[in-house]
Amino acid sequence: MGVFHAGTHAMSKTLKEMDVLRQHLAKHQLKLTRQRELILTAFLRQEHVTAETMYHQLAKKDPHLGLATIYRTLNLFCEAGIAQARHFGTQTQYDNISHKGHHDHLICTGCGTIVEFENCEIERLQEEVATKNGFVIQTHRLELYGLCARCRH
Amino acid sequence: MGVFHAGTHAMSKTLKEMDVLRQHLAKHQLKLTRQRELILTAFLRQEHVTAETMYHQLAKKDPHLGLATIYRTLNLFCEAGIAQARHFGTQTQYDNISHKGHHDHLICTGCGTIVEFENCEIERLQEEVATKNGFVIQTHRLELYGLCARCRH
DNA sequence: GTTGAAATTGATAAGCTGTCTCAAGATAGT
DNA sequence: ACTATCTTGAGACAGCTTATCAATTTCAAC
Repeated sequence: MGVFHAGTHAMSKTLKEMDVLRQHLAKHQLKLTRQRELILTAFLRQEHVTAETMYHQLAKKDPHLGLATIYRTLNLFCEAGIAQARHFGTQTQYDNISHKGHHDHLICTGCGTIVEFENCEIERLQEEVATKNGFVIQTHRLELYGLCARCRH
Repeated sequence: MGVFHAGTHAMSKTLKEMDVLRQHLAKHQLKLTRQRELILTAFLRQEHVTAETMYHQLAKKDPHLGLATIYRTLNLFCEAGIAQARHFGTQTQYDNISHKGHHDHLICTGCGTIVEFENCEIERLQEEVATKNGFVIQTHRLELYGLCARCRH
């Protein structure tokens, strides 16, 4: 297997996250496996997924990929700062953190529909609140729960 | 058992919610039972509970009250608009909607300190976003993660 | 107050997510 | 290539919530 120096060109946009993962693995004496690469590539294509949906998606590419591996890997991504877990209903959604600016969610408690939004004004006010309290924000989570038009009948 | 006409005086502050429940029951051909009254009274005393905690709390008053009944009743409260379910970790928290406190948090990723805050302007913008998307907000969660003054050195 | 159809309860079985176990296999430093 | 170590896959397992069903309670109509 040839080893090319990364960071030149022709690398997909997954490069950044792949490097983040590689660094996290190195720091914790973990290994880069075929499964972890496969799952990361598929994960980065989406805004948010459940372990179950990834399991079905990836069954085509690797029928022997186990559900436990998906869970383990998605949790690994959370520790590496690539993903963020969010509990909705009875399931856990894993959000792709790199999709910044579409970080906020409007969630229907009736049907589970998730609408993504961004609002600069809210972000600005968040900064204001943080500064006022001596904080510097690294990330945030804003979820609005309510009923969508259809679920209100 | 004497039957007194309600709604005069000396009723606790649970009156309002009890009426909400009564109306909901009437509208859906459900019945007001001893258990439902008991659970509502205990529920209203608290900000948020899990089914399990209520089960233990109420075991003293009614050792035969079943866990399934607690779950059924708390879900009933949600349908009646008295409670709201929120999934945290692996458990479901049932929030007392009448305790509409502002639950926004500023969390230090360094030392874990949690600062609570409220900001009317943010709330207003949240409503705006929701309305624009056809939603009616029931509740929300806003968490800002960052470093507090001390942890930045 | 009795009566009776319909709803509710309690105990437990079953279901659903997510984690743990462990033998077999893959990875990476030497 | 060798070997210590990590990872995987399959299923067992655990925690939380819902479904089942016979026995009981409610409540509206007598």
